[in-house]
Amino acid sequence: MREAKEVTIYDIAKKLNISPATVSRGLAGHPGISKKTKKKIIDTVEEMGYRSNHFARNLRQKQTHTIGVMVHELNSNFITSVLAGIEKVTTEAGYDLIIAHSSESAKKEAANARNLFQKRVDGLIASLSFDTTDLDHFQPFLNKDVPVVFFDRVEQDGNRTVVVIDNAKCGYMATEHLLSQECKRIAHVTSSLNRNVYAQRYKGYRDALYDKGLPFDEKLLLVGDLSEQAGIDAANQIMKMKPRPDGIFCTNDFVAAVCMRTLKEKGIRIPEDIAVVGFNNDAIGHLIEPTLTTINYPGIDMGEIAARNLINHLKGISNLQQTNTVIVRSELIIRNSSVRKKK
Amino acid sequence: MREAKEVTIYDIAKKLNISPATVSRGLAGHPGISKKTKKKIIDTVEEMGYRSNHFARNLRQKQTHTIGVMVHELNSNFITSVLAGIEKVTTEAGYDLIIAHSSESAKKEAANARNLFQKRVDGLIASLSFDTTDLDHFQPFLNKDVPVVFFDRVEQDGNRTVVVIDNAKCGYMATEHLLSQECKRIAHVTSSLNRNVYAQRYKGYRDALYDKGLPFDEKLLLVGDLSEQAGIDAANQIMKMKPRPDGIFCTNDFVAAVCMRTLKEKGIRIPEDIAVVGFNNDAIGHLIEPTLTTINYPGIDMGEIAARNLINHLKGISNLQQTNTVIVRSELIIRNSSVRKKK
DNA sequence: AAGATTTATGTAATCGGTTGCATGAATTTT
DNA sequence: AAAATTCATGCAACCGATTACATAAATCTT
Repeated sequence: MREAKEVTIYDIAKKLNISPATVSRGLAGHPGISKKTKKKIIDTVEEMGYRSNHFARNLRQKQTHTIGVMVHELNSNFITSVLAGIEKVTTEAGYDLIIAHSSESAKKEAANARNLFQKRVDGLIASLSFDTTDLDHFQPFLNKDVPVVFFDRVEQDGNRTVVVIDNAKCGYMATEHLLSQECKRIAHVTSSLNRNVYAQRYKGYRDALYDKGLPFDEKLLLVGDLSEQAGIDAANQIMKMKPRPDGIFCTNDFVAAVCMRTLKEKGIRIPEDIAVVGFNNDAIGHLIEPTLTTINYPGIDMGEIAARNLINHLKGISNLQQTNTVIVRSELIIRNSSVRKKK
Repeated sequence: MREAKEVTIYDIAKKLNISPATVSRGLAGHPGISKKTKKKIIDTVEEMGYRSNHFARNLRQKQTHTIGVMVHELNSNFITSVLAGIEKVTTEAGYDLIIAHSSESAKKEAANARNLFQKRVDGLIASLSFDTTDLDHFQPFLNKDVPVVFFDRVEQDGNRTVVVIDNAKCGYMATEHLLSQECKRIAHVTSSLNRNVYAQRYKGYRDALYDKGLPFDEKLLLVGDLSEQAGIDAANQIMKMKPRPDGIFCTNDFVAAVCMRTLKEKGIRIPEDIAVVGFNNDAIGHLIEPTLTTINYPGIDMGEIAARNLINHLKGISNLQQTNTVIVRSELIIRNSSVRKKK
């Protein structure tokens, strides 16, 4: 058993006294190979424990049947849902996946891009890392006509295929909800406004304020990275503000949780003193106290849609040039961290 | 730019009027290629935008320079730390990674194994899924002498290379700590005792009880999967017990958090009425209230060690047959969910 | 300076499938 | 029954890098 030489189609061919070409065709389900021969081939393949050599195949066909996925992190509910969605669609279509994560570093993201390019993935699905500013590292793919679909964190220059939620609307909904709970001064804890998702949510926040006739106060905008420290810092800043805010719209559940914990330590009651809304609907949201109002981000759907678009393009069914932007539905989930009005 | 034909070493060779063999050697840093030629080659490679073809290389060399990683899930702190550790070591050594996750399903795990086998990874690092009972799907790797290192969830039949923590000791520490906080009836919320990690922790729990002269009560052992529902069920069962337990040792932070939330909803005070210890040191542990005492599981170290062992074996520096079991240090982190005695 | 050794490079086979073209046999058409 | 068509399979080139072996040039030895 051990140390066995690899079985090739030549071995199969020799055993059956037919040509390797026939074996190859038989295995590929080529029409015009007789049923009898086909059966003999398959039986012998089974018997000899043959496994096809991807490299020979890819070398000849110049296709890898592999799709690359680039994400910023793996440890959120949202991302793993997206991956599940992508996986479902690609597996059905007979494609393999290579998943690369950048740990939120633009440098690592560029390295991953080089690597996947080197591996010659047939297509790419990507969400940008936190500090990615330019998209140069995707240029090689475009130069070689390798299709790329972006999701979630994208660069919305209108020239690429992207799958997103309506972040502005979500920001609006979150803010509007806080306003409906009689919040008058709503802090916005978010991340770099260079990143589309945060810029859009911010826009929604401002629009909601505007529509209610409330002024926007720049001091209420707290920008940080998405670390635990960022949440603590935000809470400390909020404590120092006079008058103190009575609502927080935070664009990340984890940071919202850290923020809430820190505020509670300082004696703030949530939602009575400050109402809080997060974003993403991560598992953490209903384990903390009070449970966190948040925006549900349909990861599975986004993954499925991104993957389906890519694969349809690869199979020539549709063309990515035409479908520029897909917007996936999302919704506000109201829990205890924000409800101050009794019915 | 676009539609450009792929550049090969033949193109480079033609341009420089040398042979493809020289180009190949120059690129591989072969000694005995003059510095001048080497420089010319590298310059031309740069200029023409050559990228090497992995498939041709792998086909010829019968090596993929790729390591497969199989994990049960991606969404825990622990697993992402392990991945980070593996990544660090393998990248340094010039190996690529393919990460496959089984979503805790033995069936998917077997499919992943087939896939990675098909892809001919040079080595494998794996943690078993929840309901994996036999290791048949790893047999093909062993038959072909592809080295496999298991970590965390393993089958400890003494015949494989495994990287683990001392789960029994951790279970002992956790239980002992609860006992030191004057707990008299400690429930043990865990998962299938067929899985080594849970079996060992259970053993530690029982040993600690025994050493303190306390009886073991079978009714206090609550086995479930690791879902949210399992946590709720466990809490409900604990509420029904008479006399009610005054301590819980839960082998998973997430389930511990769910349990705590459910108990609190029913008016139980933690740690006064019931003290709780979790396992893993996930981020959630210091966001919930009270913060969770837990066992720190050094993911990065485990990943690094597993990867280093595998790579040393691949490079012929060491032999996996010899290093059977590596035990990584771990420790108890005491937070508020378990501290009842004031100093 | 002739022979021995080292250095730098070339030649050609090889890895294992895939596929355009060719061919002979079987079947259908007229 | 001869001609036309279809069917099943074979031949051989090809994908692009690697490498054992060969060879020519340069350097060293005595």
